[in-house]
Amino acid sequence: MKIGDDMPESQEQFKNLLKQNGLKVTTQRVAILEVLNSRPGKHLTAEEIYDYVKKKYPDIGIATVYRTIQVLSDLNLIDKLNLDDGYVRYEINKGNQKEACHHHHHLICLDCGTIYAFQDDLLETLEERINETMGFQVVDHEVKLYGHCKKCKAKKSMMI
Amino acid sequence: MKIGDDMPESQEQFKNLLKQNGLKVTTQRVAILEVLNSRPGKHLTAEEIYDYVKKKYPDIGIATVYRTIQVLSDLNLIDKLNLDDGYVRYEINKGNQKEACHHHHHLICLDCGTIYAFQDDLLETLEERINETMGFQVVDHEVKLYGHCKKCKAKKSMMI
DNA sequence: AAAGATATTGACTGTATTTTGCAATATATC
DNA sequence: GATATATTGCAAAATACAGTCAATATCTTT
Repeated sequence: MKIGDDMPESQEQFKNLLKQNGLKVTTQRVAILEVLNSRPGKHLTAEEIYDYVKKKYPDIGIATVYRTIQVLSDLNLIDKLNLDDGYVRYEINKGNQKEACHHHHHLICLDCGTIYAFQDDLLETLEERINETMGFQVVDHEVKLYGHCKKCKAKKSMMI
Repeated sequence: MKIGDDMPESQEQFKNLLKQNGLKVTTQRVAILEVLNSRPGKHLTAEEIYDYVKKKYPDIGIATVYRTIQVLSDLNLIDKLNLDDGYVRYEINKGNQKEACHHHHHLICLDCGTIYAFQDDLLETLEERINETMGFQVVDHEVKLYGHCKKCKAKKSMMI
């Protein structure tokens, strides 16, 4: 077992989570979670997940992938990201928080398409302010910032 | 002409904008922009825009609506909003800014579905910080905050 | 460990939004 | 007003995703 490999314990947690919710532990569900879990920070489409899982379980159907994504999303194990490219993307939610503390902050480079994640507490300040001024209680958010990343800016300046 | 009715001049601007980009001024395009322009803050789906325009121009096709939306979006006259409810929504971009100052901030009530818009300069602070720490230059953003609005919170407390 | 109850799967079909090909038509230019 | 070209409207296709249902795998109970 490699050092830092937290799969077995998180897999156990996953199995328990399924059972606690009256859901069955199937090889397909475990396989799909593994695909997502082994690619933290990656934003996979249903089709991409399907392709990866197929390598191990060629008989799996795409419908199962969609259904499992729904299950994983309901259990808050994965986060949804919509980049408006016609695909909904998913990534593992390592935090495994219950509620009120999701952090999907994404920097999307308009030049190379790279997606950077970032953490920030400024949003919390903003959310508090919204609660105070408008009486709106924020429980989740999706923040997408579009722009030009460091690398692409460097490339551009070299081209001049 | 009603006071405060800025349609004629913005319509002229629109026509010029089309011409400047080698596009033709058609009744359909003007009609679709009018629908969006007369409903600021509303988040209309393509189907809804289609229905409104149809009242004046019953012969218009849905394909034209989709194509015009694309044109208007390219010209930065309208903003896209995806609420993950299966529809992509559009609203007029009154600012008509060139770049680097779009403001799509939306509060989405998970209970009643109402969408509230808000303006905030805290995002700008955040964006500056991102630029300084990560070298990522933000030029646009989409911020969606999900939660419970004042009205729905009041209703809930009454039900207890 | 075997059997029964039930959730889940996979193939297929269905749904709904959005896109595209093309002939007809409207717009801008001379 | 005639010509060139962009645009429209219709129909059909493409696409992501959801629903149906018999077959199958999983969990529980003996």
